[in-house]
Amino acid sequence: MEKTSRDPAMTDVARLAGVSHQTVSRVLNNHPNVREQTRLRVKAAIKELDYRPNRAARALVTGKTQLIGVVAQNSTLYGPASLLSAFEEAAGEAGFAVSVGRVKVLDRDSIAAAVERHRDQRVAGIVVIAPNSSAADALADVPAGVPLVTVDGDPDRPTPLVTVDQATGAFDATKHLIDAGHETVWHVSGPADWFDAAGRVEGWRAALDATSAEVPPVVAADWSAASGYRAGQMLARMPEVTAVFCSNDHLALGVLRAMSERGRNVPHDVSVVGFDDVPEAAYFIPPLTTVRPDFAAVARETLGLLLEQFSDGETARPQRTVAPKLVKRDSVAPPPR
Amino acid sequence: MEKTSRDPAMTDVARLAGVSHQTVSRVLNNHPNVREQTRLRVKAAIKELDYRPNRAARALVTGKTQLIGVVAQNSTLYGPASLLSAFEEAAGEAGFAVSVGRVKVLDRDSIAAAVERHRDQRVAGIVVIAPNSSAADALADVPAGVPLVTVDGDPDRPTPLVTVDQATGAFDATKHLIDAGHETVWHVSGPADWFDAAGRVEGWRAALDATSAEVPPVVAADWSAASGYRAGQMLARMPEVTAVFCSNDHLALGVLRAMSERGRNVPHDVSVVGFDDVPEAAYFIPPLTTVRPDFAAVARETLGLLLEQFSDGETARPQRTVAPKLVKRDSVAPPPR
DNA sequence: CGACCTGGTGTTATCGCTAACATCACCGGC
DNA sequence: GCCGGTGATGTTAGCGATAACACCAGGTCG
Repeated sequence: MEKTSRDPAMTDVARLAGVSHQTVSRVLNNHPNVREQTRLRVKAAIKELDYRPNRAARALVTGKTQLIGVVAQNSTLYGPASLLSAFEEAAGEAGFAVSVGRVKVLDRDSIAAAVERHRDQRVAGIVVIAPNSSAADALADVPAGVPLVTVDGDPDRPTPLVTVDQATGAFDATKHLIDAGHETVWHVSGPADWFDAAGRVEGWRAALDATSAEVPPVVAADWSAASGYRAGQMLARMPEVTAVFCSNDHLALGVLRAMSERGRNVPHDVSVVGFDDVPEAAYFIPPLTTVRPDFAAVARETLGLLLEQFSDGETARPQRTVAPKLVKRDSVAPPPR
Repeated sequence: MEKTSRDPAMTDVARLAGVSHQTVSRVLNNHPNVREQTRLRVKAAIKELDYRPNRAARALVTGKTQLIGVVAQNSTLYGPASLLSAFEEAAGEAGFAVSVGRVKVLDRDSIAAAVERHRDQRVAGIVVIAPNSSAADALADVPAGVPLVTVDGDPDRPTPLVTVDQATGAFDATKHLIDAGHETVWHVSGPADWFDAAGRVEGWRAALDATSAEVPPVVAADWSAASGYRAGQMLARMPEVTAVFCSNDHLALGVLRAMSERGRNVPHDVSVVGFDDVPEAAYFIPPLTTVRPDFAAVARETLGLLLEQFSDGETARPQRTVAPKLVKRDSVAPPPR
């Protein structure tokens, strides 16, 4: 009969290698003062026993874990999902485990609760994907002392933050439409309390101002194709609308459908630009010109900012932005004459 | 000057409440033999000190963590992303933290490495989102003893598994097209080594067989809109094609675009059905009839299966399937005469 | 009425690791 | 040739919980 003995511990390795457990610890932590020959013996013993250090024990004595907590909304919105995925990968490569706390709605209480759960786990740091103002408000409750980085949060708060440079992306998109010959560009925006949406409005407006184009009223929507469709139905009826910049690709999709239904051809009658570059954007009808954020870069910056806080405690310049890139496809053309 | 003293420990609470640390432990773990009055005193002390138990210490002595490891691919495919999100929420509600290990490609080595990382963390159980055969193969390497549940994995393996009932969903979708009057239904499938894709092919074929319809060759694609577009370009040229069932919504999107470019109207010339019900499917041109899986239910079943393994060790009937639902919109019509 | 249970509590050992200090052999310099 | 430094290793003391057992008061029961 085979006995289900407990996992091997450091002392087991030590016994097999003929050294003290402390020497094993030194080998594991790459301390310099270990003879090469001893190191090899210990490593062999580790391999033979398939020993793996007990993180709980290590965490107990050092007071630190190798866990990063992420708070994110329970949604499959392309942007946040991509970001999360990219961050998990980056953190994993750096040797950190990532614990994700999902939140149904981005309100103060839910976020505070998720942060508390992470603190209970004694995470080394927390990343909050806080793309709207209620989420950002919740961060005021987070006690200092826990390294914290906000992604897509409030640019006006001095806390460590990484964002996509929304304004620049929106500026480029709008400029591209103006350069194509349009007199002005309409804008279908995301929810007003999302910083991403606000930044895109800002960039759009800046581009119009720069060329002294008239600034039409913002058409407010949420992020859904449904709301884009409703906005599109309205815009399709207005003959003077020849160019629309949408705050994300799904809104653009809704606009495309509305235009199609009303017999307004994209791009010949109306040009449309989106934001996000979702994988299927190239297969919209017509293929969508859009702005692609670099989520992997955002993830890297986020991790970097967190690691800096682990070591330094403070970071000189705690805000980073990542420039997005305009991807030209077939949904933009000169205005009809 | 304020001193950054260490976090309060159980003994601090005990001292404040005038009891032994063991009594504090009993209160925390809801042991019955504690006087009500004592329990209240302890709880007050806990609150006053903002004490939170040290999970590392607990894990050290009990040998168990409250962590569930998930292995998932680093992709934003709608299905896996939704599943992951739903699972994180369900696990969180049940008091478990979820550590996500992302993997770039679903090959044997990567998955084995991710599983090892989770075992290093001594997770209580592991969930592998293993939708293709190479991922499933990798699970053979996982040593017994770690509770493991596979999601979207190989139905022919006897390991604990939860899946969407692909075959039934595909059957319903195909049947719906036949009932609309189509003589047969073409199929654009996902990658052949994905179980989801295989199950959908199977259901599609079963529905055709059931009505003695001719079974056209499968048009193989991957999950992308791009490949759906290529498949669609081919199908659009064949006048006998009047109905297409696509293995997911993005493939359907590509097909819709190809049809549109070739001047074949959907649904009047060709009917199209997808699978997944991505949020924007209702805003495709035309709104897409599709099959909606219940990811939340899959997540619940997955967690349930895992919890059963924690307690029982074994589970009688370790495979669960969740039935999807056909969502009818405007991409299906009777065939042209 | 003493043996025995039982509910409430305290005491001690222990989990597996790291930090700090102790030890010891060996080296070079005066 | 003794002293102090240094490199390699061992010894000991916790980290903060739970588990197991000890203890004690008070009630039950033969």
